[in-house]
Amino acid sequence: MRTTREEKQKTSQRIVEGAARLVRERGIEATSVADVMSAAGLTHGGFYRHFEDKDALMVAALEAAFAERLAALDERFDAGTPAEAVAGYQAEYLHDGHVTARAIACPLPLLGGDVGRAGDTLKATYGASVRQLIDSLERGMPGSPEERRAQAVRRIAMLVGAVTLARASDPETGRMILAACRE
Amino acid sequence: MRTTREEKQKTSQRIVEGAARLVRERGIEATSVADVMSAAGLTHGGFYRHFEDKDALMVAALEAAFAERLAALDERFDAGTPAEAVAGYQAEYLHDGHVTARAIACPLPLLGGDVGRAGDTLKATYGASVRQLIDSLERGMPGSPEERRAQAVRRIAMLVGAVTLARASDPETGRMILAACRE
DNA sequence: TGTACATCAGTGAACGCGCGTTCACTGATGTAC
DNA sequence: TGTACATCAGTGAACGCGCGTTCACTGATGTAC
Repeated sequence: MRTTREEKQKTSQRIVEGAARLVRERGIEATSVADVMSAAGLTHGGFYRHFEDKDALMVAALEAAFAERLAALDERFDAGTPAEAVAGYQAEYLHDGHVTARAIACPLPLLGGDVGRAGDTLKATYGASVRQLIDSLERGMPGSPEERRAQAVRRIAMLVGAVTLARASDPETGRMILAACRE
Repeated sequence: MRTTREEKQKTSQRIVEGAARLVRERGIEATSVADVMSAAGLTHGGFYRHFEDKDALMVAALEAAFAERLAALDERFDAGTPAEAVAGYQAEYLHDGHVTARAIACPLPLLGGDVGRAGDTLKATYGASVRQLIDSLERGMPGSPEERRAQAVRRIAMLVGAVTLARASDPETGRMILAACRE
């Protein structure tokens, strides 16, 4: 039953990608190792040939989910002016599609609460993701260099807060929140 | 072992108050009925004399946690000008003490993710809380009536986002986020 | 007001279930010669 | 290049555990007369 090194690596990738989707849909606690493995077409026993424990998988899943999002933002920066990139990112972020499609949405609002209660490793990964997003977004903010950084942080905070509130509210309240934050 | 109607009501209150603390510290899934009952000095079996199920308790706990916070905000409005009330609320919200003391902190960032994955009843309760907070805060915002409402929503979104991000990040990143949002 | 009975708050054992993790096993891959 | 052996990816049963919920039971409270 042993497989190639190459195949093993692909399997690891499949596990992480499935976990990155499932954890965004269900949260950390409700994402079981067995479900992740079965999403990758495997049985649960083999999990520990790929990861030390569930926590290590969650770190990899958060990194993968965030990398996806950051790549999409980088494409916006390549395609237009920095200001356009930020405006487009914000519009998509506050759009109903992003709020609804949790499996492929930004992990910051989806997992913020969960990671806040988790261990230092996961928090370090989350914090590093936030810093990367700040570094990207500040390129498209107006003002002096120091102002831009603080403005990027406040912008991200508003986006994350708006989506968090909209998802946790009844649909009508949710739509009202998103509309108000679109300006 | 039957107790007075009056005592039963006090017991219910004690259960809800304990649940309101525990759920903010641990999240919905990690808050067990047995732990809540034992925090109230009871055993788990009696829980169903007070609540239909765990979900009903969570609704009551979210309402209680939010009522606490709204009462504190109302006191600020009674004590000074509306603008001062909002400024004081925001300063306390972004202060390290509020970020750390989860058991008595604002439930919106703490439970946003959890409620986003929960049922309609819990979402309706959460949405009603958000609307109450908007109604309170907009009294202290500048600008025309319509502008004030949208501004209150954006302000709340930024506060909730900032605290969510700060809690889920490593301490250094967390402090940086809070500092940037304090302006 | 007193009495007899019904109600029910609270207890603690028990239920079925899903969880993370471990383990003996398999057979194909990797490696040493 | 070919062969013999070691490694290990993946399987599926099993582990101990905690979960939400149910239930028979208790004895004090509530109620009907």
